[in-house]
Amino acid sequence: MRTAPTILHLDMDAFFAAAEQAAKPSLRGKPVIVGGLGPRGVVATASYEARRFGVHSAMPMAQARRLAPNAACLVPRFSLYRSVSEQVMELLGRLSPLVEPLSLDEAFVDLEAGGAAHDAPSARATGERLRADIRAVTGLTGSVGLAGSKMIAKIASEQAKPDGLVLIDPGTERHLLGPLPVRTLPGVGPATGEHLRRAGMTTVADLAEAGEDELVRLLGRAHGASLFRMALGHDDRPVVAERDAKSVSVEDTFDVDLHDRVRVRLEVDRLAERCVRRLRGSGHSGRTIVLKVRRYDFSTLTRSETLRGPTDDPAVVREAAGRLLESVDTTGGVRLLGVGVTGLADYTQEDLFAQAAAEAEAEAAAETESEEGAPTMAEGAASETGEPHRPEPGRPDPAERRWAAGQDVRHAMYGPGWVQGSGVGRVTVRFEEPWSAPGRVRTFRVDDEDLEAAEPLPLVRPAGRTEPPPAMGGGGSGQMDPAAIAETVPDRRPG
DNA sequence: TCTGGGGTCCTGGCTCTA
DNA sequence: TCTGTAGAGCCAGGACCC
Repeated sequence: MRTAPTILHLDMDAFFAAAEQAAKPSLRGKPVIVGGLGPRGVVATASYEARRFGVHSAMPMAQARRLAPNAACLVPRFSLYRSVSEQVMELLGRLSPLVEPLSLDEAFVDLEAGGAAHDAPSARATGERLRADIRAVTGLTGSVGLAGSKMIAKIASEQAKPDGLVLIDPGTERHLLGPLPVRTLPGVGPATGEHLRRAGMTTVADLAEAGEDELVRLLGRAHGASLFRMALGHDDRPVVAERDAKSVSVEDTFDVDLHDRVRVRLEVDRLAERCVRRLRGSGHSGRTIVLKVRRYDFSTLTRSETLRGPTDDPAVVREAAGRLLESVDTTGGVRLLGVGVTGLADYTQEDLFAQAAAEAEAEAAAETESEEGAPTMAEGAASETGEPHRPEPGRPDPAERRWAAGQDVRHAMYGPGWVQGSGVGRVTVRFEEPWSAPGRVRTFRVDDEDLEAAEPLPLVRPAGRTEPPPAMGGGGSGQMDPAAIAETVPDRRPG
């Protein structure tokens, strides 16, 4: 606990949705929802305009569409978010060597360690300068919380949202926390919140009053004791710059439940290979293989097997996952499958010949599968037809070209744009750039040879371009071109 | 049309070993 | 050799976070 508010928490405002609005001038000021568009998709982020309709993260996409029928629903573009995140983290790195990223859009910074602040006024000045720099470099807004501990800094940034800065003076924590709901504290989710409510505790002050023994009795030793300390405003957790990964996993939810045991086994093989590719990408091997199965009724099972030594051999992981699958009853249907590896090490005990063979195999498979995190076009097709469809490794996908809403494209004649919607053999594209005025929409055949998938454009105009600067920021302050509105083609989905 | 994906941490039961 | 015990490791599940 510090005597000066030199722990900074940065939280980008509605990050994915704000990035989409910055990239797509026609969406500024309009409700935007980013998430899975398939029948079982959920909302990753909603713009503040969409939140006014009651849409929020983790809500089923179908429900979000009902609440905000006019919202633009887009697939996530992680490559764009990652590049913006790198710009933001680079700005944070200039403030201190101690930067702890929590996700693409959130991080703690120890300002004292970097000499960027030593008291409240200098911390506030640093926070405001950071917010201005983020806006200048990325065109997006972030909210900053400043306090003497991580927990309070995070609560402060939440209070600062959107586009603000809140500083909590050390010594005032208990006064601030007392009336807040127990759910404010980190580690209190729906289950613990309900547990505490049944015991008559709804505010942080109630927890402090109950005492440590009572919380330990209710929640167990580790959780109860740490919650009691937090309720008193005590949080000594340091900002940690480097954290070692403890596990690597991949999982897939299927648009329709899988019943065919052979198909289930094939999917497990596929996931095992993807998992190993990730594992190797992170420079690790692992000793414990974990299989995750979510059944038709949403009940979730995990089975694990620990090997004699760490491996990064896809065949070994595939076989272990297959063995684990044998012990699971999948009659009734499988909704989700996952394969993970824990007990990570940075070496392997496999022999070199097996490794070389596995590498060749992994490379061949990699050529047939798109970048992880970004849905493939085939997956886009799956989500629109309701039928799961994934190309098998080593075989080209015979399906016709399909386009996902929000995807970047380039047309030979009209230049860069993004997919506004597709269906019945047509794709509607809006041609605009982050620094242009809202653009026009045009409709093409899905197999138009002049249309191709493209990389995301940067959100801020690269140096050297002569067009006027973009109107960005604040979660979308750009003006909509009336002509563009008139030409907007609604998101067409087959049905 | 309910409920994603990738993680971390904790707890409790079980087994093995010293 | 038998018994009790403590600790470590494994395993499964739950809760939480972004």
